[in-house]
Amino acid sequence: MRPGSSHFEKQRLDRREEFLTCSGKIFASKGYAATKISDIAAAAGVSQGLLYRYFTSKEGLFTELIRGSFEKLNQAADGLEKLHLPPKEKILRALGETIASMETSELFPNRVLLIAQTTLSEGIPEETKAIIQAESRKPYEAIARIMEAGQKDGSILAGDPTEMATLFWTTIKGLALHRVAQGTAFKAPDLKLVTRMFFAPSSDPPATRLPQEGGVA
Amino acid sequence: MRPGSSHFEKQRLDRREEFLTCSGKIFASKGYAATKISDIAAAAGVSQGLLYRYFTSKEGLFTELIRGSFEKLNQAADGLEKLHLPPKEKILRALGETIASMETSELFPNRVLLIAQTTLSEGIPEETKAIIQAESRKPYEAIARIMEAGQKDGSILAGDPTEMATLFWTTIKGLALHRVAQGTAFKAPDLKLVTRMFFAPSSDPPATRLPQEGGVA
DNA sequence: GTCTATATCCAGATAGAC
DNA sequence: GTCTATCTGGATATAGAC
Repeated sequence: MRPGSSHFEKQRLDRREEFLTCSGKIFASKGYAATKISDIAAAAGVSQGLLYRYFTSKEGLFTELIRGSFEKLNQAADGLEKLHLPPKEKILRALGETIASMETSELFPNRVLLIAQTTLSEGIPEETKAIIQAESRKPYEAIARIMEAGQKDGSILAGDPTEMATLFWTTIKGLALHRVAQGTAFKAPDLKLVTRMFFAPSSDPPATRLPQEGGVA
Repeated sequence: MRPGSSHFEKQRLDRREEFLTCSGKIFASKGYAATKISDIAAAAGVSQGLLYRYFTSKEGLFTELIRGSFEKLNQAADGLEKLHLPPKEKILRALGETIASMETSELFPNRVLLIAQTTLSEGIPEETKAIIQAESRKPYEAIARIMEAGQKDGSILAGDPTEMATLFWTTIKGLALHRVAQGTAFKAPDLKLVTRMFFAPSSDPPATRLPQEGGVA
């Protein structure tokens, strides 16, 4: 039986994924350096030695986690752009789902924070920095294009699209920070309060809340 | 000569302050755990052993830094509240100064980020957590009171004042995150884009940019 | 008052038992 | 396939020299 495609190989990959998810929560709140391999092992309910059977090192584990997080975030941004909706609705949906998902799950805020923390931290592996360098602009650019399209059809307020994309993401990052800090005590702000920054006040946003995994991600 | 009030004592305190400022930059970008005493020493241009003549431990140094940062932030929030200005002008000035200060200096974003990072991180000393527990709500409450006052006189848009204060701070935190990540490449967003979230669109905010140290802080 | 050298401890990583 | 025991490096903290 070839190892690359066997039934057992899939089990092994699932296990890896499980460890990665586990570690994501911890890395997001503690940061790379403060997170011990033993913390991850304890959260996953296994011995710390076992993790080295699945990952080459702490650095390798982290790099893989970051790579996967960016992939999912970029996919989400791509998917959003390709939706057959007017630009304003895209922004509205992205913000609405993101905010809604923050109350129910930590998954998305963890991912955003992980990326945010990693983007600024200098105490992280070199390989991770390279990934950031390559990937971190894409979500900004996707949102900027949507903003620009919305300005053309008049549904989104005037302003430099790049700056508005920055505001979009800094708002989400700020909220993610708040979410993780507050834990379950977090109460999401009203969507209307947030969207005022981008939309003309005349058009009242309808209650667009789709039940889905993790916001734009 | 009494040691508590001598001329030399002041010199020593200045030196401490210098070390604290130095360490603040590093702690803010790397986080507590990833920051080595030797990093701080190198940045200050002294040997690492010397720091232990000024602070009992890494933990003690950090705790003092956090305490001071909260003190300054709370003072700034208090000062803002006490200004003889209409509520809207207070918010406008706080945001304006903050955004302006971000372009010129890292001092304020570092302080905000330091607090933000510390608020969520679980990999920090116990004593620091206690300070956070006691102090972290004050800036939110101060802004919430200003928001409420502004709603009464009609200059600030309707919405739960607590949520609006949260948005105020999450916006600042998000921008601080962005600022530190971008470094000198950071370009502050136009003030008007941000204030749309809080103010009625009719009243055009005047260009209020006061030259001062560090934003609301 | 500051630096250099050293002790101690802890976390990452490995090896070997079951 | 997983766990326990161990090696090793590096960071905190101390002690002693100048």
